Amino acid sequence: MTEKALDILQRHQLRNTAVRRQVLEQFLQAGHKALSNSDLEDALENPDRITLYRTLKTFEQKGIVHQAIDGSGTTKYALCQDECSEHEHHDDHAHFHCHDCGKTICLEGSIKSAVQLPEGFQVQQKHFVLEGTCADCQPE
Amino acid sequence: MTEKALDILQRHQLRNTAVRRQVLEQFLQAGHKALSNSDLEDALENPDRITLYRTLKTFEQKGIVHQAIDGSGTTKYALCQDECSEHEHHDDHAHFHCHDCGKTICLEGSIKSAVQLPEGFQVQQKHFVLEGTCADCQPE
DNA sequence: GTATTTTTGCAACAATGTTGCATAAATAAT
DNA sequence: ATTATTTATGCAACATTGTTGCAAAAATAC
Ligand SMILES: [Mn+2]
Ligand SMILES: [Mn+2]
Ligand SMILES: [Zn+2]
Ligand SMILES: [Zn+2]
Repeated sequence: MTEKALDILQRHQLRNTAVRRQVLEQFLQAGHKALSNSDLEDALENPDRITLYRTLKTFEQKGIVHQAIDGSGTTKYALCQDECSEHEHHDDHAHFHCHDCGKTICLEGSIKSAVQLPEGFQVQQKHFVLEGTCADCQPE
Repeated sequence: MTEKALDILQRHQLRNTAVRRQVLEQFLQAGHKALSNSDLEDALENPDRITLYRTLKTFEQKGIVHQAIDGSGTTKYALCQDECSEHEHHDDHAHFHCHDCGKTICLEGSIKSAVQLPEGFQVQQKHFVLEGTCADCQPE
């Protein structure tokens, strides 16, 4: 299982360190679930929040994870699909945010929506957030 | 011009105070532009950030303003269209966020997008954010 | 004008984001 | 395998934002 983490580090030319391996493990385990800095602090043994912060920044930059915009105020990240690379993110999918448990997950499929934009505006990226109650938090 | 602000306060049964009037003026002036707490701190004469914070919360709750989710990390608010009321927001429009100047504006038209949701998930609200460069920040 | 209700301003604290810097660790060179 | 070089880590320090409690001030009701 650490194998996959190691592979990712190598492919992105990142040094193989304990923190990075552990963080990657968490993301691999999380699947479509997005993780915040504080999530990682809870999950790891002796975490340093600044190191985690920088690790996430690095991973984002390398195209390993992407920010999952969910309107929650705190930054969350989720594993990118394979196609992403440095300066080339391809994460045009929607995110679901459960305002009950706070969980945020990546949804399948890409966003397609026609919104009329004022003259002279240039769109670079789109974020689509669905907010509501996840399956686990459904009443009865 | 203060007339409109006063009218809004009355219609929502809010006490007519200096801070509230000033904040409303700012929003009326801002039009489609969303304002952060700190924007208001800059704009007003002797602002207290906690009072502004609570004022915004109150306005939001009353359906006077709505949060403009833009992934910027800080909370921004914009004037609701008339139809909104307490516990009944109808702000299903997209927002544009300029990552150059940081400005966020409300876009016309409502969001329509079909994303496939996993079994058991219930959507309550949708946020659509377009990120890029606004007209003012366009090169040459 | 006085009583009552609400708002304001301040203190205080928590959480998150962010940078600088010395030390430790990882990789490259010998 | 040792040493040199490069990079990552951990800690201090600080900024910003969000959030609550509480007494004084202001707005409305009586
Ligand atoms: Mn995602
Ligand atoms: Mn809006
Ligand atoms: Zn949930
Ligand atoms: Zn701009």
